[in-house]
Amino acid sequence: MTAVTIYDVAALAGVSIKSVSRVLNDEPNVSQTLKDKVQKAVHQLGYRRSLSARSLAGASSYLIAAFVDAELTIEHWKSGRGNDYLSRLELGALMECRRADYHLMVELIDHGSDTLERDVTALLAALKPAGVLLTPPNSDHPQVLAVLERTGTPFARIGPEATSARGFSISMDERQAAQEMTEHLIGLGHRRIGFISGPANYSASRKRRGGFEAAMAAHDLPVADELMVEGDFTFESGVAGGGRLLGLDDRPTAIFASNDDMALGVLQAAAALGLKAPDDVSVAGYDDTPSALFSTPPLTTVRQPVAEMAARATRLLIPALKPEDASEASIVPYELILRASTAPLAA
Amino acid sequence: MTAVTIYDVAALAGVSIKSVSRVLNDEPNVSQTLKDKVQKAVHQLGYRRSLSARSLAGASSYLIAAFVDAELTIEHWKSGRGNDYLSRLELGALMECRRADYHLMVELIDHGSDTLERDVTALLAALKPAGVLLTPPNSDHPQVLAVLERTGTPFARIGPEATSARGFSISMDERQAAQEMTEHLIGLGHRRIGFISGPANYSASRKRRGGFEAAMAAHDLPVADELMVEGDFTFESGVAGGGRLLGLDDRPTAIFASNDDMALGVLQAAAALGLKAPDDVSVAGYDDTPSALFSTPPLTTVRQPVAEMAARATRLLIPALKPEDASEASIVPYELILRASTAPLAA
DNA sequence: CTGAAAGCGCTAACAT
DNA sequence: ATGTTAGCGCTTTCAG
Repeated sequence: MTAVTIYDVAALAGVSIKSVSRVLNDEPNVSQTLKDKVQKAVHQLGYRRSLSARSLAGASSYLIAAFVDAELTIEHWKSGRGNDYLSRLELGALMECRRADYHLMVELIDHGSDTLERDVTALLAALKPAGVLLTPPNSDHPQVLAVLERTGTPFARIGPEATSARGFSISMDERQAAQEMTEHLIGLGHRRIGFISGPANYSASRKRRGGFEAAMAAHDLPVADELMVEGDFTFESGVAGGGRLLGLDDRPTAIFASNDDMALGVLQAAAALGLKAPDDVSVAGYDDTPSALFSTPPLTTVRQPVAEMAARATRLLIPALKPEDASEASIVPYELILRASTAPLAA
Repeated sequence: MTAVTIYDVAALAGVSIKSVSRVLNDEPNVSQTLKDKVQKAVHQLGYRRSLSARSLAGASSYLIAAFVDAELTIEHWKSGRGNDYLSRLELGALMECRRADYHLMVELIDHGSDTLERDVTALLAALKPAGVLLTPPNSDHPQVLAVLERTGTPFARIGPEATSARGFSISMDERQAAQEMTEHLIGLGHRRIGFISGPANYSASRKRRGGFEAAMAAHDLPVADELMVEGDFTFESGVAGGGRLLGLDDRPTAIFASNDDMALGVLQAAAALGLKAPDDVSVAGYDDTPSALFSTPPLTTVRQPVAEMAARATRLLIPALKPEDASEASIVPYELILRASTAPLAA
């Protein structure tokens, strides 16, 4: 089966290939008659332009490349688990690519490479993507950003630390979400609230912690040192941190963990100590991972609209989808998901 | 920044472009001197071949397309959750593509389309992928398979219902895994075991159920009708099914659910009835989703090596990676993951 | 408004 | 063992 080309369409329609190209690209100055003839032929032949020919000849490659961290990916691969964040991100990107007849390519970026700049440059040369979707931690990688800027490749950064660099940035207000979650806990009557932060070198950790402290301060609630513990975003660190907080003589009546995996760990630590959530301790997380829905009790958490962020980023990268009022940096709304792990303070 | 082409490399090395091409493609009859000169120039320029030019001129596109079900994807997108299965699958494919300098493209296939055959044909015409990775339920879609065969596109089916069609098939022995899990339960002393199956129209459901029944029969254990309930793979159906089984006058001492989400539901149903797992009832699942690790108690389950299956499939599709002994159908080993939700029958 | 010709950066036949 | 010459299927000039 030899593929149908633009020549076949032109021949069937009885016009030149340029005319076919014009119709296909919605170029101006095309008569309705021509349009009809061409469209009929295209339909009849089931013709579709070749991606590679289009990319080679034209300016755009109709390709969106998602840059994903190789190290993280390999870690997931080894653990035999998927990456929920990435998966959601991809769904969002995919939905938009489809609308505009673009294609999504996933590329692993190895930050450990000592030839990173060259690697990325070469990759861009090989792919010539119409746009690049940067996922954390690529969103903040100076060398990757530098190459992107140097080559003039449009890019969108998902959840970047800061929105200083060029390119688009799409993020949510991490700090405010944490603050709001803390307010929720305070609103339930909790005064003594424990906080488990993520590793300090993650910007998200710092932002979430800042939100917690701001809310406590706003209500004149002291934050004792013993109530602040640092985890590393893993379930195990949540178990450890939760155990420590709940082992306190004057234990907190609520614990806010900086992500769901740790909150789930807190839940387990509580169970191990014979404490019931939310009766004995309210527990809140952050991320809304699938597991948060299935824990006992289901976890109150913050939902980060990853798919929506990716969709928006993709729209910004595809000229045909780009909104008129496209601004460099956009903040998408998050959502507090209140489930059974948090409850009013027992009298 | 204008991209560096094969001409630049040839000029710098003082050879013809064909020689550069030869070296790059590892073609025979190339002197070491030439090789060195070219490689030096390539390195110096940071040259990388253009994907589109290569695809257009050559036979292969160096592209692996993963066909993903659009409907399922949209469902996930709406629910705001990722797809663990797909995510793991992608990781595996990505790791192999990277080794061979291939690229992974993700394509949504809309089974609902009444022009499905044309859509797929056109997509293949546009992409000319070197190989297609079929994920369930695409793995068994007759029309998709037909187009693939008609166009002569190499393809690999992940977890297909049957391995009759052409192309490669990579799967695990669902039936045997279920049988083995049942044996595990029986080995723990359980005799009265409840089973929650998936929807009958899924081949995996039937296979898992078959394995359960085989194990019970092998041990001369009767399977009462009241102990078999049908779910639909959702958490809610697990809650319902678990509630029904545990509400029985003579309730089972163990329950085997056909997937983790349902097993998690059983866990919740048990908790709601004041029953503790595994003391009062052992619970086993299937899939090893991330949530299985975080439930209380952590879930005993079957791990399906999705990433490994995808990696193998990808290797079969990439000539340079294809093993000598490549057989049409391969079965990858699964693993029983024994965690705290199953325990010996209390005396 | 439409068409002819010239590439895009490669690989594939053919030389030599 | 190396070089020359055509295309691959499109988009872009540039003409008419």
